[in-house]
Order: sequence, then structure tokens, then C-alpha cells
Amino acid sequence: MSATKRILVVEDDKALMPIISYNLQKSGFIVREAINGDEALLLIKEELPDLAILDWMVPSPSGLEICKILRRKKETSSIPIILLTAKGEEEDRIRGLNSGADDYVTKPFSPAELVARINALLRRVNHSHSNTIEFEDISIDVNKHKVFRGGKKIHLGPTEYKLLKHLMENPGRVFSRDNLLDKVWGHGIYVESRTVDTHIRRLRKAINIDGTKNYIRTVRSAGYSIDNE
Amino acid sequence: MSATKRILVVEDDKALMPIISYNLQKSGFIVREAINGDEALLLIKEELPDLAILDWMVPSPSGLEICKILRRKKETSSIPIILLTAKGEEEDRIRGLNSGADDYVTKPFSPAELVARINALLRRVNHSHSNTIEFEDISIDVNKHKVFRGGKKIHLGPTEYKLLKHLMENPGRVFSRDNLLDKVWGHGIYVESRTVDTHIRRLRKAINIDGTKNYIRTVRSAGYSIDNE
DNA sequence: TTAGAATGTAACAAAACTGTAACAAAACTG
DNA sequence: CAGTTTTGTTACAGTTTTGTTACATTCTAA
Repeated sequence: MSATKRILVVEDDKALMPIISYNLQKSGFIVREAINGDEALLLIKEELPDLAILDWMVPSPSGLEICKILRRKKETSSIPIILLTAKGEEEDRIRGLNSGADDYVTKPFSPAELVARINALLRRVNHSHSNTIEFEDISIDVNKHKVFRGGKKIHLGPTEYKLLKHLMENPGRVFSRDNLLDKVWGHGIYVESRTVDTHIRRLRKAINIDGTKNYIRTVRSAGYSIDNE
Repeated sequence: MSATKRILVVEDDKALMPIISYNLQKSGFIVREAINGDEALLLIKEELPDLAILDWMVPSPSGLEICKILRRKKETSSIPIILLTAKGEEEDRIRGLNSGADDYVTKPFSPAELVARINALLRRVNHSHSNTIEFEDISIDVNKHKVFRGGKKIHLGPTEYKLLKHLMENPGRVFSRDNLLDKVWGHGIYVESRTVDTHIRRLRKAINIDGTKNYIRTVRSAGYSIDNE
């Protein structure tokens, strides 16, 4: 599905680092380690991590400062950041969040909780984690390759399936015929663009059973979309 | 900077709700309130909030269930969620985060911390580009090919759509008929220049519904523009 | 291999949109 | 003010786009 995530851990506590590292690796992450701010920035420059865990108290620059630095640059501004700290006071937590951190874990913490928070953050960035796609009463079980309308199973040919899936992955968005041919049929395939119409027709016929609402909208001279108006 | 954010608060504690509500409003958010899951889902269907604060223990469906439901649908899957709860145990926190919540605040909490966490989450999501053009109460969703006036959907033909889009991309600027023919109809197309008048008429008729102000200004012997005078 | 499913095209029907002209109304001109 | 120019409005015929259907061909699974 999605590539393995790289996580940067910046922590100067020599006892804690291996514990974090071990648990993240056990959870399937690739871990990069840094024991101070400069090292961290260097590693980030080398390879952008998918998420960073910063200890607040790490030296030169501190976790908080790293946080601000990362937020300032466009390439790094969207890296999710979890601040790690012994300070539990509210004021500090607020300061941390306001500096651009996305989450805040106070020591001592359990590895399980850390992993859960990492997953929560990563899911946001890459919400392709779910196995079902839904739009109103239509749902696709991507793993099982099955389509349902109001709980009732719908049979679709391969092309109609891909077409519906593509539309439902981008609800509301209008795709031109040529665009759909590229995305659904595949790049470089040449078929008459009106062929899309035929498959749209077949798709509509298949999913609009016994008077259910038609969600497939045609936008004249623009294309098609799935939409509840 | 960006438009005011709408926050949905789902909380059944009648004493707590006004406290949260007051503090969020004081911080400049628009607040929608729901006291149970069904009400929450209804409100969400009406108008997508920019962030949701869910009390774990709210009834039918519970905050946790709402969380999962929202994550399943594409339109709602990227709404940041903060779970609110009295339970402080680690296991529960992990369960909450794994259900798709983005953050977790345990009662009792300080309003300042809640606001800080909200801002942290919103900053992350704010990076998503929505691709809309706005002029006063008229807005165009370019991806969805949709036009709204005061929230109400407006249907436009292809030419009117392109015409409005062009005008709104250059608000206040006056375009001659010939210029519009070039930019909207396309270079090299030859039609009577008075044809523009007809389409302007159609556009005005479509977007000036029930007595709303006409923003399409005609500049005698020069052309047309969209303008609030 | 063979029956059934799926696919791409073409042809015709239906619907939506467009351009034009003709007249009315408004804005300018001297 | 009377005449002139420009824009507003309307109706409609023609054009473009999409819907629908049928069919020959290509896949696919048993």
C-alpha cells in the first residue's frame, strides 16, 4: 500500500533513545537518530523524514527551536512533529503547540502510546489507510473488490469498477473524458473519448438500482463527477 | 489571513458546553453545538466544520463511533478531531487515537490548552489548497466546477461559467468584448461581438437571484467587469 | 475450446447550449 | 431636446454535446 515511513528521533538521553528506537522499528518504521539539533537538521537535509520526534531539552538548537526552524521552510513545514518532554505543566504544553508542534508527549510515556500518536498523525498526512471508500450510500471494499449500494452488492465490470473508484476517491471533482482515459484506462491507451460516455452509462445503470438517486453528474463540456449536488 | 474557522463541539455535559463555546468564540472561531451523535452527524452534513471536538462519552453514536464514521467518508476524512474525555488511562488514549482522532484532551482541561491544540491541528490542515475563487458572496470551486452565491448553488452553462471565472480572476478590471472573446471563447473564434452581451445577460440572470446585488458592471463603450463599485 | 462477459464504436435521439437578429431602453452628444 | 450611440432584452433556429442502443470484437474462466 504505502511505503514504509521514516521517522527522525532527536533525543539526547542515551538510555531512552534505544527504547524509542526499538519500539518504532518493531512497529515497522525506519528510524533515524540524532542526539542534538545540528545533527537533526543535517539528517533532515539529507532525507526528509515523514515525521519527527523532538525532545524539548535536546541541545543546540533545542527541540523547540528545531520546531520553529522546520516550520519556516516550505519543504519541511508539513512534517508532523511530536514534542517529547518531562515538563508536564500546561504553560509549556501551550508553548510547544504554539511553536508548531502537532502533538506533545510527556515523559514518562509508554512506547505504545507514542506509536499510537505517531499513527494518528501519519494517518492525517496520508489518509489512504482505510480499506473502504464511501460516498453517501455507495461503498467500495477495496480489498475485496466489491461494491455496495445501500448494503446491496453491485456487480461491476473491471472498467466500471475502476471508474467508480476513481470518482469516489475524489468526490465532487470533475474529470474530463481525456483525463479519465488517462487515469482509469491507463496512460497511452488510445480509445475514442466518447467511450467514456458508454461506461458512464453502464456504471449509472448498474448502481442506480430501483429508483435510487443518481450521483454521477455530467458537467457539460467539462466531464463527469460523483456528487450529491 | 484565512476565513474564520468553523468548529463543531459535541458535548452532552450542559455545564461544560457553554464554557467551551465561549472560549472558542472568544478566540475567533465559529461554533456549532451538538449534544449527541445524531445531531452531530446532521450538522456535519449541513456544513463541513473545519475541526470537530468530540466528547468520548456523548450518546448515540458515541464520540469514538462518530470518529470512525467520519474517517470512512472522503469528504469528512480529513476533518481534524480532538477527543474530549474524563478517562485518563493510557489504553483509552490509544484506542482513541487509533480510531482516527488526531488529538486527545483529558478533563479537566484549561480552555487555553484546548485552543492551543486546535490551532496546532488547524495549521496542519490549512496547507491543503482548496482551489476556490471568491468575490464578495460569489464563489467558484474550480475543481468541482461549481458556482455558489451566498452558499446557494448556481447552475451556469459552459460559456457563462468561463466568463464569470475570467471576470472573477481579475476583479474590477474592465474587459472589452473583443478581449473577452479572445480569452473566454478562445483565440481565433469568430463570433459577433454583441454575443458577449447576450452571455453577460444570461450570467447576470443566473447569479442575481432574488434581488441580490448585481456585481457585473457595464462600462459604456469599454466593456464589462465584476466590481462592487 | 467455448460460452458468457466485457469492451469499444458507430449511429441515432434527446437535451442543452449558442449565436444572431430585431426591437426596446438607456446613456450620451451637441 | 432630438438625434445618435450603446446596451438590455427577447425569441428562436441551428449547433454542439450527451444519452441511449445495438452490435461486432476481444477477453476470460470453466
